[in-house]
Amino acid sequence: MVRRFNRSVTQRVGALDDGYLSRDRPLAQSRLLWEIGPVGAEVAAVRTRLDLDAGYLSRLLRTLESAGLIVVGPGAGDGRVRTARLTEAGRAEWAVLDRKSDELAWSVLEPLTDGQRSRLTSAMAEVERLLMASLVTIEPCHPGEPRARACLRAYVRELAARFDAGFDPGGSSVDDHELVPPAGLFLVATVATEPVGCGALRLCPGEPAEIKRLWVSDSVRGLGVGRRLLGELERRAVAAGADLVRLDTNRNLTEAIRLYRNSGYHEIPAYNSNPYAHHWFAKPLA
Amino acid sequence: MVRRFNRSVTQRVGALDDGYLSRDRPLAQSRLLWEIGPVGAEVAAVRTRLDLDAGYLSRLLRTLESAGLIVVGPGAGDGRVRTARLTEAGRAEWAVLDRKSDELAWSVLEPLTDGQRSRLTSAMAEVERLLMASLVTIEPCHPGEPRARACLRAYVRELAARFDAGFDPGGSSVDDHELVPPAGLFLVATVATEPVGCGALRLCPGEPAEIKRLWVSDSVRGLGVGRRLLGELERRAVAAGADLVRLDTNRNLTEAIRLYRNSGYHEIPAYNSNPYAHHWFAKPLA
DNA sequence: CATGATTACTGACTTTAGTCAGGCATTCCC
DNA sequence: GGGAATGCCTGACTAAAGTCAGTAATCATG
Repeated sequence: MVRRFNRSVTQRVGALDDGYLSRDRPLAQSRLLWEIGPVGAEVAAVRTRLDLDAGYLSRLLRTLESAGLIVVGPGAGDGRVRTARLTEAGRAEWAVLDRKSDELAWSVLEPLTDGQRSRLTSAMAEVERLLMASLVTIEPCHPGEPRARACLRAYVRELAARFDAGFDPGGSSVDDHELVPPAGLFLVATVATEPVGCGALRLCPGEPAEIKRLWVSDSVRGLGVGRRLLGELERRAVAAGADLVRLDTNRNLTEAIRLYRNSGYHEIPAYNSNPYAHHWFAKPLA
Repeated sequence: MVRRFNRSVTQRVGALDDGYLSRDRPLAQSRLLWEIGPVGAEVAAVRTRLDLDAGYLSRLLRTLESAGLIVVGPGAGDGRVRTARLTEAGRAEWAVLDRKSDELAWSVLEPLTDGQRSRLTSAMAEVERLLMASLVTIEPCHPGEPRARACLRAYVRELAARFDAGFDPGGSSVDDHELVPPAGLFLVATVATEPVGCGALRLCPGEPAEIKRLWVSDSVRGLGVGRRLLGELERRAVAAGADLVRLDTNRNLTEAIRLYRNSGYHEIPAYNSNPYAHHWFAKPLA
């Protein structure tokens, strides 16, 4: 079924989409214009999203700029990063693309009955969610890397928002930079270069391994990413010789607590004095 | 939802697919090799399926031929159309592509749980079916055109297979070539150049319009194509001034009979002496 | 059997996409 | 404050994709 789907849907609809998006301008330019959007975008962000060569992208930007569709100026913060914004003409062009995209969507739905339409859209949503889930890759990464930093920032932000008394990362028991082998490790989950989750492991010879910094982005919640991260951390803990893994957590993180219980963790007495922790869990490793 | 789907699924998976399919050969060549397949294919058929320029295709064929992957020889029937066949090496290459395609499919399913997998494949099947339904276009066409001939051949073949006593098209009450305005009209339903259904209307001033030659291919049955053809025929009958439309049918064509009943047709006495007809229906037009 | 349509092919092109190396300015990190 | 890293840019390429006009062979048709 997957193959059939790739062949028929992906190619047919993809071609249709490209045809609509193109029109009188090379496809790459239209895609770039579209990606910049009415609110503008940083060049670096666009580059990773579209996965373009830096030189190629620069040239495309120059073309659009000389066509009077965009202006590329200095960014707000980092002076190296430049931001592209649509001009008046660019906004008009963007609106045309937007309308065409709507027309394409409508042309797909138009011939169908109401029942078929609702079945199609819900099936599309399902495919999109599950495909997103399957595109999530989990791999080790240095905690200093940008991807890791992005995850950790999001992690701290989320804890600060959800803990009853906020969260001060300063008092943390572990410095992120310690989470490298052999003292520990850091895993990041990404979907197409965008980080969507992370998890860390602290290893002390002779002591149980400890799981820290488990976080999953809203955008992929409910797709089993947390479970996969947890499983991968356990596997690596076993590989490092640990026979027990433990962790602490806050009572407000109910999904996490449910995940731990469903994954074979049982509650244990406090093994540390983390002021934000209300529950301590452990799981013996085979 | 449709737009979101186009953007995320179509582009992401499409790119993945192309990446796998390519490898060490230009994408167009791989696609062509794949399209020819182990059973071979007529050049003309490939050309319409991939929608390639004749010159470009010819060049691609020459490249594959000089790489020893295919041989292009004369076709069986028409001496103008040539057929491409894979050589031994070509078959091996094709098998590699086939395996890669399998790997891609597996890489999509692999990270998912069993439940997610089955949900994904059924959602994909649903999307594919409904998208196919929405890609069906219905338009008038001269009965002499190749698309129309293909439909009529399939129509006759199907009647011959399903009628109790077979079917002899020779005794037909209406010559196909009469089905052009103003005496009648012929509609063909196509999905991406492939004809998948047809229907005809006979118009006599002062008499009821008559529906004939309604046929829908197996490949799109159950997607509402028959209903759309019927509706379009009725609309055109109204436009031509008819206030009643009627038709005859064979008792073995149960789906058709069900369609007529569900579409507001009621059974009437025989209005002709078609030896293959068991039921006669009519519907007043608004 | 002449005529026009269809099919495939060739040669001469253009455009698009993409790569690579080197350079300059800015920022990060001890 | 001095590398090292990062982000963007330019110039010089290459390969792939696609277009167009003209030609030869074959077929359908009156």
